[in-house]
Amino acid sequence: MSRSNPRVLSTLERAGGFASAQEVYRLMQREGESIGLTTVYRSLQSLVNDKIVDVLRRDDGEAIYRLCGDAHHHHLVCKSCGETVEIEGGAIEKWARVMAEDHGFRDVGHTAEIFGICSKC
Amino acid sequence: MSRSNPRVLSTLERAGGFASAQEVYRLMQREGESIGLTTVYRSLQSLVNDKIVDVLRRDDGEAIYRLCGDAHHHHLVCKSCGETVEIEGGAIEKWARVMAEDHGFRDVGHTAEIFGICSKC
DNA sequence: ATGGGAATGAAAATCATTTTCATTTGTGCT
DNA sequence: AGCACAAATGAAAATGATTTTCATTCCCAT
Repeated sequence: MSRSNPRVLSTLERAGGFASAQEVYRLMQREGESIGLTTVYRSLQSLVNDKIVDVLRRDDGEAIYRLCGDAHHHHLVCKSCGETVEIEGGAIEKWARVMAEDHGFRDVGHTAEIFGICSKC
Repeated sequence: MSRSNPRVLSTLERAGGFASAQEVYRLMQREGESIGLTTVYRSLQSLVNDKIVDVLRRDDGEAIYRLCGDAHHHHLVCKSCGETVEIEGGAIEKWARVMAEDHGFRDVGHTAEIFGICSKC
């Protein structure tokens, strides 16, 4: 396993905490940093594992990485411009817990995303 | 532009209204239908344009197509043995709708999965 | 039959992502 | 310093979904 290259995280921050691997790579190139695409991918993956960044999908399927606050939350994503709103998921937490209990599942986690078209698009 | 090949829609229906292009293709092959992958992609795209099917993304980025208006359900998946239970998501539907409204989003869809360890594992 | 536009699909192109593997770098140890 | 060994790096190849190209086939109205 590899640890994350700190320059990748710093670049992602500078990008507004929201960018694809390719974009982070291009950004670093433009800034004269010497780094390989492979390392960018590996670093982002390791940041995801460490739950320091979150990964979502653009409409075209490209993965986008974004810095993530610590609290567990969900996303409301615009399919057209990618704007993302972090939202409270109290209802979901409960739903997941109840459903899991009903079926005898334990150690339960969940994912939930809402997507649509935002008012600006 | 091309119109959708009706066999593609019919196969998507038979697949439970939820499958990737590759899966639809493989399914049709297995059933002895003579069709090209290209046509499957084109047909699905045209069904999306006509708003007859919806497109989402799997975690791995693969596009999955599902019939619109299909009473959709969610999954409770065992992380260990893979057993999957289809569950009702009434609470989620409402949550998604309300959250989207609150933020001025329209044309809203959502994904939600619960995962844990089932009683047998 | 015939001409033209739509539909089809095989093969090639594209593009993000992953894997392979040889090389470099870093670290601890003597 | 010198050495050994693990981790990190990145170029290039592999993978896999999706799109594009383009030649062929189909269909339908004249």
